[in-house]
Amino acid sequence: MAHSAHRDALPHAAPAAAVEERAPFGADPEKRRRILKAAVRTFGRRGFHEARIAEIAAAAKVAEGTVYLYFRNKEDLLGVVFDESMEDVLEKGRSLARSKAPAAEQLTALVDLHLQFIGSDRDLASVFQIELRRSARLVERFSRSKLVEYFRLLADVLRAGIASGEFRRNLEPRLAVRILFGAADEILSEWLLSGEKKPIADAKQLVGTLLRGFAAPGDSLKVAARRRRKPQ
Amino acid sequence: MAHSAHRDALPHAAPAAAVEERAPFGADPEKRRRILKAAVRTFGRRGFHEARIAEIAAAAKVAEGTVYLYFRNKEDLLGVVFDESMEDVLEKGRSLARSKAPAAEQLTALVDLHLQFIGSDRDLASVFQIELRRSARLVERFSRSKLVEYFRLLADVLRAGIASGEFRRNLEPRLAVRILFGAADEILSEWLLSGEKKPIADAKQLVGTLLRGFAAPGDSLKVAARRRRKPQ
Amino acid sequence: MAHSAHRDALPHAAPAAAVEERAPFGADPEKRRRILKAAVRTFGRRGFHEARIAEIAAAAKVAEGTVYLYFRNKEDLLGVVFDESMEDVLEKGRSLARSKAPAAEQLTALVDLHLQFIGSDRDLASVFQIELRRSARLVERFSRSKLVEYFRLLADVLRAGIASGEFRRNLEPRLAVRILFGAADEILSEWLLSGEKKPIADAKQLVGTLLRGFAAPGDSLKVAARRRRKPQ
Amino acid sequence: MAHSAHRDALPHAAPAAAVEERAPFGADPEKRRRILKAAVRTFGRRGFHEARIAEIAAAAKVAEGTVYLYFRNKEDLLGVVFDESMEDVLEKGRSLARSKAPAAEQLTALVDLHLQFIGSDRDLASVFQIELRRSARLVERFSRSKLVEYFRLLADVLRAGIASGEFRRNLEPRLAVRILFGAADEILSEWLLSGEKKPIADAKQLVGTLLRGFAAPGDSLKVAARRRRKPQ
DNA sequence: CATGAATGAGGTTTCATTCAT
DNA sequence: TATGAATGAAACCTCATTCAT
Repeated sequence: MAHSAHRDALPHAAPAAAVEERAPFGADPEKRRRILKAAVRTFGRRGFHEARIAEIAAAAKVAEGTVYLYFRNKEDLLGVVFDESMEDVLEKGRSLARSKAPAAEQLTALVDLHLQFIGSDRDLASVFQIELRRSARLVERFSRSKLVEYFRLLADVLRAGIASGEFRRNLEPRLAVRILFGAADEILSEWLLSGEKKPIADAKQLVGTLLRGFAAPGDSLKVAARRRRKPQ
Repeated sequence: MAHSAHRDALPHAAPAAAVEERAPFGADPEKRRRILKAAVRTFGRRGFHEARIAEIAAAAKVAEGTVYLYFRNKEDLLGVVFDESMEDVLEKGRSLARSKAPAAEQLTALVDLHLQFIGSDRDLASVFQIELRRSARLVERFSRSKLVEYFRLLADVLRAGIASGEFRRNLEPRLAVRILFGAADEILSEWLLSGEKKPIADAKQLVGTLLRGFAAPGDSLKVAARRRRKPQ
Repeated sequence: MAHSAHRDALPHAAPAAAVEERAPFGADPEKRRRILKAAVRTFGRRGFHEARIAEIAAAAKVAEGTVYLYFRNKEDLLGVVFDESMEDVLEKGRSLARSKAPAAEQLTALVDLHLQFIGSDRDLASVFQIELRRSARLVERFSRSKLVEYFRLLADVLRAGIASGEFRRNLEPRLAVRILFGAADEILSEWLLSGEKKPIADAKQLVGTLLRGFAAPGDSLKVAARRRRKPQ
Repeated sequence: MAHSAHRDALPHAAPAAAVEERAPFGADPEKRRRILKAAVRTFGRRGFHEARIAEIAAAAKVAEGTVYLYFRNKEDLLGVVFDESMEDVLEKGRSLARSKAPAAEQLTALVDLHLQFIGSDRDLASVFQIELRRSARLVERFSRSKLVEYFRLLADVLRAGIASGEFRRNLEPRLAVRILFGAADEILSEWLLSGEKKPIADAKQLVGTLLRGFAAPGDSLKVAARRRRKPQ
């Protein structure tokens, strides 16, 4: 999951439509899928810039021109990969967030979703962790709403947990969202780049650590509090 | 601080040598600085791919060819920006880590260094948070060792904190490092892309939250622990 | 009427056959007409190169493939526009030339035909005055014979006028044909490109001026004649 | 000489500057000339659309990129050919028009300039008679002012001739200009496309015919006049 | 050391045309 | 006969890099 996607005041025409690929009437959905799959593979392995449309087309066993029947251009292809993947993830995320489970469990489930989604496919991971961060314009156009919705899911769970007394009263949900996302994102990047078989931690470990905190019980916070009063 | 973009099996030349710019004997260090500064500005505003060597040269008031007297190529220029910035940061980081202050304070200081460094210059932030994540080869060659050292600084502080009883015995330092770095990184990305004046949290807030944890005192962990035993 | 664009030694297939569109037996003549009309409109407004077959097909309310049932290719479509328009014009021109009217009147009528034909429709004018001059191969194949016949009509009238004593004995018919055609053509181009409502002269004015000549009675010719004897 | 170039209300930014090629400081004028010459040759023989920049570059013995150092793009290259050729012609035309010779002689000299200029080089002729008429935009940008000035030279001579009594009082100069230009233009097109060695007429013959008129002395005008009164 | 003119590789995208239905 | 999805060829131009001065 790309994290970028902010930049408040860029005008964008038809947000949804702009994202939509150019699908000919009666389009062959199987062909479309083949192209998307080939794109993930190729973008993931070669990187967006090094990926050649000719290569994607060949991998999808279609002519080069056919790619442009289904997608506006190369960037659009990347955008659609993001968009549809995110939609799948969000679909699952929404239903997880609808469950009545304790907040901690919901958080774990959402983070697990994140880690599983990216962590299950190195090519896709490469697209999400590397390629998608390249282009502000791209991110602007494609990832805004989907990612924001994912953040909102996390924030809602956090707020519910605070309200139910499961989480600290003075926990700042927006900051906590960034911590959760940033930590998971970093774990995935590390996994991707290290070449290890599995990420350094799973959702339970990560969320567990975040809930419990780093400090030894009854200790660090007081120290920190004490120090804070002293001038630098 | 960018970290990403290693691809599994990219061959990379002699890391140290590759990092070294082509500095003619007696090169004008002032000119070199001007070029680097122009590069940060240009990469930051235009992005690496859109940045033109001609533009950087013009901004630095040197001829295009001169850039190549000081730097191997465009990618090298980006790499040197990273490398020298990181070296500055590491220098400070090392001295912070040498202090005898409590671990929590050291952590806060290191995170503060991270946030201040990136958060003080949008152009530089853009280079670190966006441009540097683009090129597998680049990061492979340039960022590995410096970034690893930064991670080691964090890890050392964490281990010291665990040893001193300041942090939980069962805290996993490698995971904690990723959490710290990932959260700070995400906060910076959010700040960069949102266009807000300041990041949503400073080092104290971030580290405070991480040390204390999300869960309400005496609550969530038990809940989480209990649930964990039940099959899904 | 376009005339140009022959290149010296272009091989050209069977001129007649090449001109013939691929008309399937029982083809719908109404559909054919719609396509031709759409072609004039589109070629005229967009230019040949910018005109898209898809656009012409859409304007004619047929499928793209259907265009190729009636016409060999895009160039053929342009050629047929020329050819059939010229045939209409020639039909009228032949009957004008068969009349027993004085040569001056016949000339005027023919020039009027030229000006009215092109001057009545800016799209058609654009095709004839601009687009048709573009393609050597095209004009080579399509326009030669029709245009030559038009020139012959003019030449016949001129010769008849000379024979009848209406025109100067030493008038060179071939030159006069080119003058008549070139002047009318230029007037039409000027009209087309100027955006004016009407051409700067009608057939009567043009032919009148050409018949009468520029020189003041009894003057310039002597001057010109005198000068001519001197060596350069 | 292209005849088109009208269209009143198209906005164009810096008319002169837009025409100007991109000349690097210290540009090699010899190289520039070689490229222009190669362009005339290639455009003339292949046509603008079929001409490949690679071909022009090879003919000029420069790298492809070098073409773009001297000229903005392919169209600009064509425009500069027109512009500089016209400037040469205009230079001569202006001095011819400054002479105190009789109007008929001046006209002949100007038409001769036109015929000699285009008629001396089939490649150049092809560019002027065919390629330059293709693109309204091109003509719009490049030929407007130069061609208009040429027309003005002709018009000035005509007006002077009328004033001096050399030409008919009621001669319409604007129409006469178009006749002169159109006739010469047509003669050149015919020559170009026919493959004949020389144009069908030289300036003296053409201007002589136009001054004297087609009609037999004392005849045709009366006839025409008489007929004109009768209803069609 | 510095210059900047010259080089030339490289790839997306369009769109005329085809052909299976 | 009609369709329109699929094809795939084709070339301009940019710009990082070099090298003669």
